[in-house]
Amino acid sequence: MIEKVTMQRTLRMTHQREVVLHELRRCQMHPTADELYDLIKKKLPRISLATVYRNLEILSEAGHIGKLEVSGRQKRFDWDPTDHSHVFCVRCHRVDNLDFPGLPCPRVEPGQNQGYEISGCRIEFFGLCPACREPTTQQASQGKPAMESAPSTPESTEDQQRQVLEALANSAAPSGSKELAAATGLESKQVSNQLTALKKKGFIASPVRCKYEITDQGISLLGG
Amino acid sequence: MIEKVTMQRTLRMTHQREVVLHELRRCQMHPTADELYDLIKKKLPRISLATVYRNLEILSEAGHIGKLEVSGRQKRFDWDPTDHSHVFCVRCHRVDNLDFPGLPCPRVEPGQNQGYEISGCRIEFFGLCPACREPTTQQASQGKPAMESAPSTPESTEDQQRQVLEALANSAAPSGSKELAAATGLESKQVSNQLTALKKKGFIASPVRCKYEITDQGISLLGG
DNA sequence: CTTGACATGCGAATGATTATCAATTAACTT
DNA sequence: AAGTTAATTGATAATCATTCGCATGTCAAG
Repeated sequence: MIEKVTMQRTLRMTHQREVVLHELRRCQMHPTADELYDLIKKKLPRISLATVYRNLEILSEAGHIGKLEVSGRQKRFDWDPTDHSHVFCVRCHRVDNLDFPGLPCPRVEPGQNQGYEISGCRIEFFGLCPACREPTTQQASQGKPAMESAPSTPESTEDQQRQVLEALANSAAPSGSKELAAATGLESKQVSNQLTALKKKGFIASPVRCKYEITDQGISLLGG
Repeated sequence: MIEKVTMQRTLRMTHQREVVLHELRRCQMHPTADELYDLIKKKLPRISLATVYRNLEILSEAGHIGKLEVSGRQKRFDWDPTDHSHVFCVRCHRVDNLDFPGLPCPRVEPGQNQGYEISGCRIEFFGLCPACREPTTQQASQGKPAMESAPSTPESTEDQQRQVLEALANSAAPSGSKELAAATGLESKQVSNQLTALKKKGFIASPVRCKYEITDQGISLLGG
C-alpha cells in the first residue's frame, strides 16, 4: 500500500522551465544560476530565483543539461549534457569547453584501489583565459560585463593599496569593500586586507561598520 | 612611501596553529574544517572555529598542508601537501588518497586550447568506498562515527518513506527533517521529499512549522 | 469541472565560510 | 629584560549560494 505514495513522475514543460532551458542553450556559455537568472528576467520578469535553481536542478537530473561543480565555487550549468572536460580561468573564473582528441579519462584500474569501486573521474583544467592573459591594457574595470568577471593582474600590496586609496579618494560617500572591489577590479578579499592595513596606518577611517573613507593623512599620501 | 604600508610578512607559530597542524597530521585523513574543529576542541576547548578556518587557509597558502575542493561540497584538508590524486565516495563523501604509478595529469597541450594558457589540471575520481560497497548489513545508523558519515544505500521511495515513518513512530516529540535524516541515515533532502509526500497522503502531520508527527493513519499503515 | 500531482513565487532558513573588532601575543628591536 | 608592533585570537555578525516551507497556481486526466 505504501507503493501508492510516490512522487516525481513526469516532467511538465512549463513556460518558465522552457525559458530556463532555452536561455541556457541560447547563451552558449557556462553561466551560474544567478547569471542565468539575470538573463531570464528579461524574458520573464516575474520569475523567481528559486524557480531557476529548481529547474536547473531538475533539468540536469533528467540529463537535459549539465551541471558543473568547479573547484569549490558557484555551480555552473552547461547546455550540453554530453561528457566533455572544461577549463576554468583562475583569474576571472570563466569556464569553457575543452575537447581534446585523446582519451579524456585516464584508465581506471578495474581492480579496487584503496578498496574503492571507482566509477569514474572528472578532469578539470585551469589556467588563464585569453582575456586574462593580456598584459593589462588598463586597470579600470567598470561594472561587470554580463558573463565574465573583470580580469585583474596580480599586483603588489603597494599597488593594491594605492588603488584602494584612489578609489576611496574618488568616492563621495564612505564605501564598503564590495564597492571598492568593483571599482578597483581587485578581489574583495584583497581589498579587505588592504583596507585593514590602510586603516591601521591611519590613511583611512571607518565612520560606520564596514564602510571606509579616506583620511587627510591618506589624501596627503596620494598627493605626495 | 606607500611601501611602508605592507603586511603579512611572517608566519607566527602560535599554539593554536601548532595544534591545528598537529591534529591534521595526526588524524591522517582528509577532514573538513569542522570535523577537525571537533578534534581540536578536545585539546584546546576554547579555540574558535574561525581560528581553525583561518589557520587551515594560512597553512595551505604557505604550502604546509593541502586543500581539497571536491565537487562543490565542503572543503577538506590534507596533511600531505604534495601532489597526488584523490577518490571520494559518492555516498558517504569520504575522501582517500589514490596514488597511481603512471602520470597523473594528462599531457597538457602546450599550444593554447581555446586561447587558454593552461597551467594544470585536477583529476578527481569518484566511486564507492569499501564501507559503502557492502550489501547493507543494517540500515540503522546511529550518530555520526567521528569522521565518516553514515553510509546509506540508494533506496526506493517506498523504503525511504517507510524508514521516515518508522522513525516518526519511534519519536516521542514531533521531529524536524534533520533529526529524521540522522535517525534514518538518509539525506535530509530525501527525508524532506518523503515528508512532503507523506504529509500529502495524510500519514503524517505538521503540528508546527518544520516539525512532523505520525498520524493514526500513518500508524495503521505501519501496522498493516 | 473536480482532483491531485507538479510548479511557482515569495520569503525565510540553512550551511559553509569569511569579516569585523577589541584584546592578546609572538617575535623583533632596542 | 622591556618596549614595539604587526600577526593572531575569540566571539559574533555578516555573507553568499542554495534550499526549504508554504500558500497558491496550473494542467492533464478522470
